[in-house]
Amino acid sequence: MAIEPNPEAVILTEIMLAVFRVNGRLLEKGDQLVEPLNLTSARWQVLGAVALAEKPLSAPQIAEAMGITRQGAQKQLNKLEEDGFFEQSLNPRHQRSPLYALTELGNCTFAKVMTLEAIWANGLVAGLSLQDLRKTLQTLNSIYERLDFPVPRKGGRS
Amino acid sequence: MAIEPNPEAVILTEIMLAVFRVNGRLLEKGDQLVEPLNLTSARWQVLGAVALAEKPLSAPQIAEAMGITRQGAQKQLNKLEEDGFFEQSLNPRHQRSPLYALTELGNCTFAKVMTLEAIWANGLVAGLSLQDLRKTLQTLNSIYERLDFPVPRKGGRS
DNA sequence: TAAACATTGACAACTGGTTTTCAATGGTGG
DNA sequence: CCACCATTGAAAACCAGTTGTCAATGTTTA
Repeated sequence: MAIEPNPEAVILTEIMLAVFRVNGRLLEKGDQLVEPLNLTSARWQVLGAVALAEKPLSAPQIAEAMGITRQGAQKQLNKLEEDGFFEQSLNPRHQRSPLYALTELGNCTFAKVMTLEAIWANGLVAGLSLQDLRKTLQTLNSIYERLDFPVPRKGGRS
Repeated sequence: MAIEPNPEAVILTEIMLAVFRVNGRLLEKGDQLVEPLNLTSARWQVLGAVALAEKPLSAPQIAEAMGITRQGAQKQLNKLEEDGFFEQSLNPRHQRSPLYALTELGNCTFAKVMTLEAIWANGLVAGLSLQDLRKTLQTLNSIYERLDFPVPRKGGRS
């Protein structure tokens, strides 16, 4: 009657709980890290998406890069533009959908964030082995890929 | 001028991004998994907290067990009680703060969730090595502990 | 070219968290 | 006993995301 999870599944479940905890703490610490720059973790991520692309992007492109919905990205963009981190330019390919580029302030702020992040991460890894970290990254990526498969559904033969 | 992140810090940063991605996907899949039972990932977690305690808990106790604020837990509890998963009983230690216990429906539903989760996790780990999973769990826990330390702040000697 | 379809921004409502405030309870020290 | 302080539930405002709808704009195709 009762399904017996095999040993690997038990550890996997513990990993899931650990991911939840680490995720929460990362957002919390990330907010603290960039708070002096008038940013949050969410706003930081938007800056990063455009900085990484190294060219202006439209709102839907930014959403895609971030893995969130276009409406979610738009909300942040509107606020970030208000605060002077982004400026719009005309999109030759779509009149109603402007491109967003980092302003001087945006670029300068993101550079500061990268420095802060590097200092923070350097302090955080003290004593962790490169090999363990590589293995962990590999395993997490592997789990992520497996999560692509649909969840088993009652009678789900499709 | 530019801070150079050491190789460990680079991998750690990639692990952070992986944690964000896995976290998002886990919530998504968790929602799908328990949706037929009129639950969500968040509601599932509340059931789990009380089921694990094996005795009725007050709202603040549940919040503490879940690592969220008491107001956040209360919101879920109110809905879960409405839906028949929990019932209140008088708290001898506090007249205004009832204890929440799983109802028959609550217990039965949580048992089903555990079965679904076991099947899902069993399918998910196929081909992953127990040793790698253990190492990953260990590393994540280690990172979590290090995240306890406050973020480095400009001039933060306190 | 015109009709059909897809993309887009704005807006509203929702989920699941947070913080803040307030009044009611509970405990403790004088 | 009572004044003070901590805990608690309720409510409101907020953050960060979601879904859904609508009208405007692009694109494709018949």
